[in-house]
Amino acid sequence: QLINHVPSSLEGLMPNTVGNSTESTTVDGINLDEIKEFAKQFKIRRLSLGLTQTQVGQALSATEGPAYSQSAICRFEKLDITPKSAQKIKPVLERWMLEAEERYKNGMQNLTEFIGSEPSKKRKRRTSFTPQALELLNKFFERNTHPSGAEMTELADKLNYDREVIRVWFCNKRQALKNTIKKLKQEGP
Amino acid sequence: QLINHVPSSLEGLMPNTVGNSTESTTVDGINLDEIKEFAKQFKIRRLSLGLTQTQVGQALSATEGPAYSQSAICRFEKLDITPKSAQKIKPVLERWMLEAEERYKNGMQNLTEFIGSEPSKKRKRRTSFTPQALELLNKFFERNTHPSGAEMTELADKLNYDREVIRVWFCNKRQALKNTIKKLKQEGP
DNA sequence: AGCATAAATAATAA
DNA sequence: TTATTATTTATGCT
Repeated sequence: QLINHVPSSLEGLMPNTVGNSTESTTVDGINLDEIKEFAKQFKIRRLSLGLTQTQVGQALSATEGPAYSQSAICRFEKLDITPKSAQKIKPVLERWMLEAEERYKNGMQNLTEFIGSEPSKKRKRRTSFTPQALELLNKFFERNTHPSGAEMTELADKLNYDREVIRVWFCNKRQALKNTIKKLKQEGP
Repeated sequence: QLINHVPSSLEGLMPNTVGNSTESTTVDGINLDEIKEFAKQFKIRRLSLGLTQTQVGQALSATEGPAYSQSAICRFEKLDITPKSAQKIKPVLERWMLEAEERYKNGMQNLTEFIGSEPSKKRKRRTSFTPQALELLNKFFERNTHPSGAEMTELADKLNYDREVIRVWFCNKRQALKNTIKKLKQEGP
């Protein structure tokens, strides 16, 4: 039912495999090849403008016409959607991208204006945790890897860090734990 | 000293601002504009192939010639490096990218082969010094930041580390001292 | 199709 | 450079 069967993130950018039969290029009167090509180019054009999926999604919400979330952009680029959906989104993205590129030519100012409310959001400085903070966080993590919202707020207050910073710390910590486990499994039989 | 002053991740992809004077396009006989343009295009070419900075770094380690880490690729793309460094890395990346694109044309198989081969050149494991060793090294460093060859050999033997490891430790330590002094001077008058 | 968040990737402190 | 934090992308659930 979905256009692309293989969920690899690279697939969309890779040359078409030889085995593609020409039978399936149209479904319900929709030209799939054309959509595939557009999706591939859309991603490259987006990256050329230095935009993230999130930014495109937010910009679409800010302008007139249908709004789409980051997830929707992601799914469109990967064509992890039905032909009918793709057909519906394509003209919206096409129109939007043309205007974005137009503004880009006239300088970054124009583009960032178009993109939206918080365009040049500067990356947050990397936090460095004190050994004392890390000790407490690690101790908590050993007992509970998924603290509740209230618990995170409490930790943030007690340690005097931003709550968001604490949240991200737990995200990353869980990932690190996962990786460790994966490695151990690879070594074992 | 670094090529790009603004650390925003988008900066490298944005059109040059109007205010750029033409005076600063060359430094030490190095054409900065050319490097800036190359870095910008390199990122787009990398993304068009669907490659990550990590993959490029690993692939470079696997092939002949100089090896660079993901961080090095990141810094090159952002031009968060000196003109001299950029000048040195540029031809390596250029040559590598041309081959990657060539293989891409011949199908994904060829590209993944090029990317994925196991690194032949294994990097030396990072040494971890015992607290006791560090104490002795630091004590020595306080008196003399440039030990003679004989002194280094003696230290290496006494602490049971590779002589090269000791030599590098002093290099890094001097570097760290330099940075500390620079920072203190900036803070003061 | 959006929300929440896991996974992947980029950026940066050490 | 490596280790770790921050951001972006992808996906399970509804």
